[in-house]
Amino acid sequence: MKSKIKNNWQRYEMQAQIISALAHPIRVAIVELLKDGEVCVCEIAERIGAERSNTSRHLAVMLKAGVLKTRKEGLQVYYSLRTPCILNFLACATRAIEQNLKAQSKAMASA
Amino acid sequence: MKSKIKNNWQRYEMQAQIISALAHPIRVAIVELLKDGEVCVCEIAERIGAERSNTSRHLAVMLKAGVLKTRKEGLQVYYSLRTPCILNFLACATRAIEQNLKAQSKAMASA
DNA sequence: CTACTATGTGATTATATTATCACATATTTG
DNA sequence: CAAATATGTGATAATATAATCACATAGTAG
Repeated sequence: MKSKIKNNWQRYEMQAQIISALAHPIRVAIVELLKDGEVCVCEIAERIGAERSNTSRHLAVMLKAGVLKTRKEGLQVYYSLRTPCILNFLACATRAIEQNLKAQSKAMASA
Repeated sequence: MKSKIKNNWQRYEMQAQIISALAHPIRVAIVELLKDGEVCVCEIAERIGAERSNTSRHLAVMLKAGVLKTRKEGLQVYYSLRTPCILNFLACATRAIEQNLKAQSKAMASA
């Protein structure tokens, strides 16, 4: 086997696509909003405080990546998480943030 | 409390920044490369198959986000993971990919 | 059918990210 | 000091992403 990286390149691209689908504050907020179950677009937009068309686009990004799934009911479309472990993304990010803040305050103290 | 989202907006931004730091196939590959411990820049570049300057930039993105840390030794700089849970990002992304592929093949079968 | 509402999308513009080249910096070695 | 090597960075151009507006579509209700 010449290069493990080359062999796995397609997987890295797919992983990056999924991660990219979460790489926006609005999308992080949406995922957290959906942690307890499905919510329709108009309610997501309202609770996020974003325009509906913009909300719709962000949802489309995550839907396309496979992060979310939808259920139609009448006029409304309900979005929900498709893979529960996605919430771990956010938890880990929070842990990293805490470490950053701790390191920052330590740097401040020694300055 | 008027809006939970507004109160947490700064956190969403920080989380998105950390997630963004992993949202690139080269950076995914680097994180996986570092899962067993520190590696110097030139070896990362070689094993990834990317230019050194480009590798250096990608490392800088993750370093700035707090995802990686560095240790200098002589001419070389060794990079390593700063938060172990980051590997879960990749594992979860892989799980999502598997689900996507499964759904795709099911769609193919019914076509 | 008409009016209404929720959702999605094309076009556009603004902004951010990425790769590359040339070069700067820093450290080791002779 | 000079040469060699590892790393990092400014400038640039190519590309991708995001927000907004106007409008299209689809389902519901009267």
